[in-house]
Amino acid sequence: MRQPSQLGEFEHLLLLTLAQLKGKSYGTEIRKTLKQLINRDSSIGALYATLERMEKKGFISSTLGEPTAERGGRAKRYFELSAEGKQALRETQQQLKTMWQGLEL
Amino acid sequence: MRQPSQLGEFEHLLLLTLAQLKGKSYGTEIRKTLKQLINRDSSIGALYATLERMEKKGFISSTLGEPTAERGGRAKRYFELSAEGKQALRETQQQLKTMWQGLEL
DNA sequence: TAAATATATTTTACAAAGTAGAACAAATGA
DNA sequence: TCATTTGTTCTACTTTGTAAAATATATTTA
Repeated sequence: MRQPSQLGEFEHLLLLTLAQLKGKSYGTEIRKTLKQLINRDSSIGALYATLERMEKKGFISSTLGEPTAERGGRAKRYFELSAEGKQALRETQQQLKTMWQGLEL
Repeated sequence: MRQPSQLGEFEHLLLLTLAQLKGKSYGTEIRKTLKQLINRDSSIGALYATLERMEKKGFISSTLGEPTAERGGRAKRYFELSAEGKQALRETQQQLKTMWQGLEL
């Protein structure tokens, strides 16, 4: 069985994106940020599916915002890192640090 | 579509293990090393399946050794990081470095 | 030398994560 | 009201991750 802190590749990147965005942020913004930071493309479907799975695991939480007064200003769903999510990031980071120890590639 | 350098979580760890082991190494040894380094358990099936997939992608290569003169000394299959595998590791590392930039968790 | 035992890999089957695109929802502007 | 815009949800499928059983092949021992 997979341990609770084990993050999939895309899960890992999304959590880091949320960390970078600090506070709350929503789908399109998250997607754009990931693209800007490391040029990683992601479909909207992939994004939400992964966010949903991580919410179920408790790594993030989401809240529905208010509609805004702009064209197409539909209510946004804001996502936020949870304490468990931060912990998972720290553990993953620590593991990778160990695995890289002494390597020169 | 997934880019060539994109590594799954377990793929990533296995490539790093091969890098740590330097030179050639075989299944059981790889498994033991991963356990020692970061206490990560993996079934033999998971290990070989992932190694095989990565060989197909060109991240590693494998060669069959000679049987050894010890009880149960069946011929071992040795795995080795390829140039493409090293490159994938470097790119992944660089991406994560960027994603972590400025974060304090 | 046949059976037991040890080391190692391969096969099989399934669960979880990753992915894309269409469908849907809800707002404003014309 | 209908076209347009921004945003989320649904659907279908591929790839990765996983465990356990089956198989292979060597030595030791009865």
